[in-house]
Amino acid sequence: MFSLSEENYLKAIFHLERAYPTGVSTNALADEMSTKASSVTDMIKRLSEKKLVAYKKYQGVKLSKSGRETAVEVIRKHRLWEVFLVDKLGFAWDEVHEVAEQLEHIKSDKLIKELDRFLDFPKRDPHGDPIPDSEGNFAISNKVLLAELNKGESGICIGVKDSSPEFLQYLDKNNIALGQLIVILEKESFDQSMLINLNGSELKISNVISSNLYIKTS
Amino acid sequence: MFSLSEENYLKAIFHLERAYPTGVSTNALADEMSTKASSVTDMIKRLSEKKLVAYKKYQGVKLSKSGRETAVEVIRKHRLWEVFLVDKLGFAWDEVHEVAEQLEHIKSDKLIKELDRFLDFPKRDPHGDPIPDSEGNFAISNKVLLAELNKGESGICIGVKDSSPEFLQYLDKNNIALGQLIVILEKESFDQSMLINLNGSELKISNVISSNLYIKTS
DNA sequence: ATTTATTTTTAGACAAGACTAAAAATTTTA
DNA sequence: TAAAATTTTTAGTCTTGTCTAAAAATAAAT
Repeated sequence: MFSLSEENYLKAIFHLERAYPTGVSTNALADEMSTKASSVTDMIKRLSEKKLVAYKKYQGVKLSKSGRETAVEVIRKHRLWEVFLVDKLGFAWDEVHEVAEQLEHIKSDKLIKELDRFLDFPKRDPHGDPIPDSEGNFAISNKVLLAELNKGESGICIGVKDSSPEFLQYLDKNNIALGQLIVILEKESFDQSMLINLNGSELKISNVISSNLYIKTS
Repeated sequence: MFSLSEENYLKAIFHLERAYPTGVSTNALADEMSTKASSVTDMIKRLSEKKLVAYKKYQGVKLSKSGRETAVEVIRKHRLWEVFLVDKLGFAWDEVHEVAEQLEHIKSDKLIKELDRFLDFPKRDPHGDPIPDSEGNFAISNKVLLAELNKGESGICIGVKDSSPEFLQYLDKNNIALGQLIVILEKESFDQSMLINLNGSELKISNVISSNLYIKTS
């Protein structure tokens, strides 16, 4: 059984490994955890002694098999709780993160098994991120950023890159929701802004927006 | 906002105040918290500095107004989560305590407000204990121990004093459940054992059992 | 290939919360 | 009421997780 801090570090390393496949740097981790590099070094040493990460001085850190399993389990719990908060308790999708950050550390195999069943084995959380199953397998999908598509292409909105309340509220205001079909009507080559079709209505969006929306192309 | 340890101490003091109305002793608290008297003294000093308890050396400890409010809020959360686990996730009433001990420390006003609504504002937890409302008011009831009743008297089972899995499983095995009418057919003056009527069937129970069952007399 | 800048680690300190051992206060017993 | 037993507090230490300041290693720049 691991501490709350250990679990949070493992989760952060997991998320950063995509951007740093050769090893997550101390500073990147300090930044992600909003702490100091020296604190990170301390914690990495502890995680390394527990065989949760592979660590060589000045070389960054990588998750071990058991470290990755633990991280994925925490992410599974986080996303299941987010579904609970939105589907059952009526939270908006920009209100769930902080609470799920706490709930993800509750320890009970039965709890998470029964919660999963109660929610009818959801595959994605309210932001469109895939929920690992009890074996730790992620649903993979050919998702791309909306910004990578061109005029005439289309796809289903399946997630957000930035999940800040500000961005999520912008999406709500403009009726952009998960599951929605987006068709690119125009793409301005100068600033990459787009004119898109959403359920019949048209919307002009900047590159900042399209760079934070994940799309599943058919 | 208080730490997990602080909340647990406040809760323990609250529960012990009924048995020690003049002040909860350091040893009683150490026993309840499964810790050492010296650790209790340390913590009491911290709680006292934060004005959560009134404390005089060698005189035991009492909750202040804000300390009692915090304790009641934690108890409210604990009992609401127990209802959730039993009613929504299918836990048995002897499986909920450990998980609720963790869930009771999640901090989110909206969460507990929406959970309460989702559960349809329950008044009692699965063990029959009253759930404080959002103002901290307990439903009071004229509950007595079954052992205090005599031949011919009757009442509704509304709670247990001992909530160990062993006792709860004994009750399940003998079909004694919350809400059930219990009529005392015989009471043996020698050992206080009883013959009771439960929904038509008769059952012989010892004083150990009757001393751990709460009854609401009409 | 040195100097400069950046990143990372070490060293030492701190707070929370717990522990052991011993001292002080209180209560009980004779 | 003095001795014995119990309860409670103090003193000092430990672990976890954090910090600052300084040293060491690596990377970048002249």
